[in-house]
Amino acid sequence: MTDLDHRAVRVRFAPSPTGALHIGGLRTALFNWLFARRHGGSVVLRIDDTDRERSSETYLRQILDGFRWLGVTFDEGIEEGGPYGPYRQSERMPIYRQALQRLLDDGKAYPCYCTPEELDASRKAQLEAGKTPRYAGTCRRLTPEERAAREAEGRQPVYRLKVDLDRPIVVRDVIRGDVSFEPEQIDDFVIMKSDGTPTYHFASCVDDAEMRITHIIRAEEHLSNTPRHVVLFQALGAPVPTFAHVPMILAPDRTKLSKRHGATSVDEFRALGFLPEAIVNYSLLLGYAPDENAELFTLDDLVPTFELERIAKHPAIYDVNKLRWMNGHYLRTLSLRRVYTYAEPFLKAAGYLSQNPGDDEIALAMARIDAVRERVATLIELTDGVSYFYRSIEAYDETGVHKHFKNPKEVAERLRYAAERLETVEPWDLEQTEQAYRGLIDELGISGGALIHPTRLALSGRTVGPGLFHIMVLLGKAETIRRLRKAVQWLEARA
RNA sequence: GGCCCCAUCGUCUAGCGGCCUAGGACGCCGCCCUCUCACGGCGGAAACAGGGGUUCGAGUCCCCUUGGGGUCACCA
Repeated sequence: MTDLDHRAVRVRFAPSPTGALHIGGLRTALFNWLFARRHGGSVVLRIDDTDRERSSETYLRQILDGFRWLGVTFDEGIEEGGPYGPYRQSERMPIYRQALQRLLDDGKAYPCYCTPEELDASRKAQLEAGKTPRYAGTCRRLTPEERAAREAEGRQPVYRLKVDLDRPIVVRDVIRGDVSFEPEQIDDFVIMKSDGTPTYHFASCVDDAEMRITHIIRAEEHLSNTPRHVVLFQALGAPVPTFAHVPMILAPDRTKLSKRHGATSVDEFRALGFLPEAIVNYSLLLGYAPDENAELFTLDDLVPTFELERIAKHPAIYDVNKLRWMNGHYLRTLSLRRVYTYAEPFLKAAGYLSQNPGDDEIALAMARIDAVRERVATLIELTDGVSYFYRSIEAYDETGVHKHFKNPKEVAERLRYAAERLETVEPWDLEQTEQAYRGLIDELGISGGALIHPTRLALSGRTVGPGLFHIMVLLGKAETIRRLRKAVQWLEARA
C-alpha cells in the first residue's frame, strides 16, 4: 500500500450507460476530477457496459455530451484514448478471460454448476433465518469426475472466487476511516457469468488493476461491496487502491434518486434552462464545503485546496430551490455574451431568433436578455420574460386588467394622450421617453403609477417586468405606439 | 432480517474539547430602495435526535437507543 503513495495519482469515473448521468454521478465525477488535478494525476473515463442488455449507445452519447457541455474533461477514455485502452469494458473481454485463467491456474477460482433455482432457494432460506446469505461451496468440493459429469450434461458453469479468510477485511477509506468486515460476510462470489462475461466486481477490479488506478472515488452504495474487491485485488496480485466512498444524493423524500422525482439528470436540468456553471457549483456544494463560508465557486477555484477528507459523510437531499437561486445568480453575473450563448437555443426554439441571426438581431436580443435576466431563474423563464418583445400580446394579464384597466374610459383617454405625446419623442431613448411621460403625468395631475402601470400592461400584457422605459426602448417607437393604440381600442370596446 | 455507513435550523452546511448566548447560504417573514416585479441592503423566526458516560469543561470523545441510508444477484 505504501508503494501506492509513490505512484502518480490515477483515478477513474466508470459510469454504466444504462441511464442518464444524474446529479450524484456528476458529483462523483467532479470529485475524481478535482482529486486528480489537485495531485497532478490523471482521470480516466471508463465505460462499464458489461451488461449488454441494459447498456445503450444513446445513453453513452448523452453522458459524453453532458460532460462536454459542463466542461468536464478526461485525460484518458473512450474518446481521448490512452495507454491502458480499450476503455470500454465490452471491448476488454479477452483481458477478463485471461485474468480468470490465471486465477484458475493458481487455484483461486473454480467453476460452479449450481442452478439459479438451487442458489435462490438456499439464499431465501438463509435470509429467513436472519443470516447473511453465503454460497454453500458445493461446487468447490467437486471431484474431477463429478465435474466432468456436469460438463457432459452440457451445463455452462459460472466461475467463483475461492475466498478463505481467517481475519476481518479492513477497507481503508479516506472519508470514513477503516471499515471492517467479518470473514463470514464474504462468500465465494461469482466473478464470471455463465455467458462468459465478467460480473461487475470482477471487471471493475481487473480494470482498476490493469489501469493502475490508485484511488477509487465512488458512491457509498459500493462500500458494502468493497471487501469483495479487496479480496479480488489480492487474488489478482495487485496493490489495493485507496478508497473514498462519497455519500449519496437523495431526493426530497429521502430515498434514492429515480425518475419519479422529477428532474435529476444533467440532461433534464439542461432542458429546463439551468446553466453548466450552476449545475457544477450546486452539485459540488452538496456535501463539500471548501472554506468556512464559500458557496459560489467554479471547479478551478477548488483545485488548490481540494481534499477528500472534507467531503461530508452523510447523504444530502438536493433542493431545487437553491439550485434555482444559484442559477439566477449565474444568469445575472456571467457575461452577457455568455448568457446569450446559453439562451440562444431556447430563443430559436421559441421562434424568437432566426437560425442564423445577424449582428443586429443578436445585439437586440442581448439587450432584451439583459433587461430581463436579473428577474428570472432559468433560461426557460428568460425566454418567457422576453416573449412579448417578439410577438404581439394575445391577452392582458387578468389581475392587471382588474387593477390598471379598472376605468376603461379614463385609462383609454390617458393612453391616447400618451401615444400622441410619444409620437414627438426624438431620439427614442431612456431619457427622452421618460421625460415625455413625466411631463404628461404632471400635466394630467395624476400619480406616476396611474399612467405607468396601465402602459406596462398595454405594452407587455403583464404587470411585472423591466422598467417601463426600458420596455419602450427595447420595443421600439413604432411598436410602442402601436400597442398603446391597440390598448386604447380594447378599452374603448369595453367602456 | 444480517452486515455496513450516517445523524447541527425545513434544506445545504461551518464547527475537528473551552473562541458557540452554535456561524453562513437557500427558502420564509418584516423593513429599506422603487413605476411593477426582481436585484441589492438591513433585520427576524428557525437546529446540536434521545439517554448514559469521559472531562474542570462536550455540538465536538466513548457507549446504548432511536431514526435515516446503503448492501446482501449469473445488475452495475
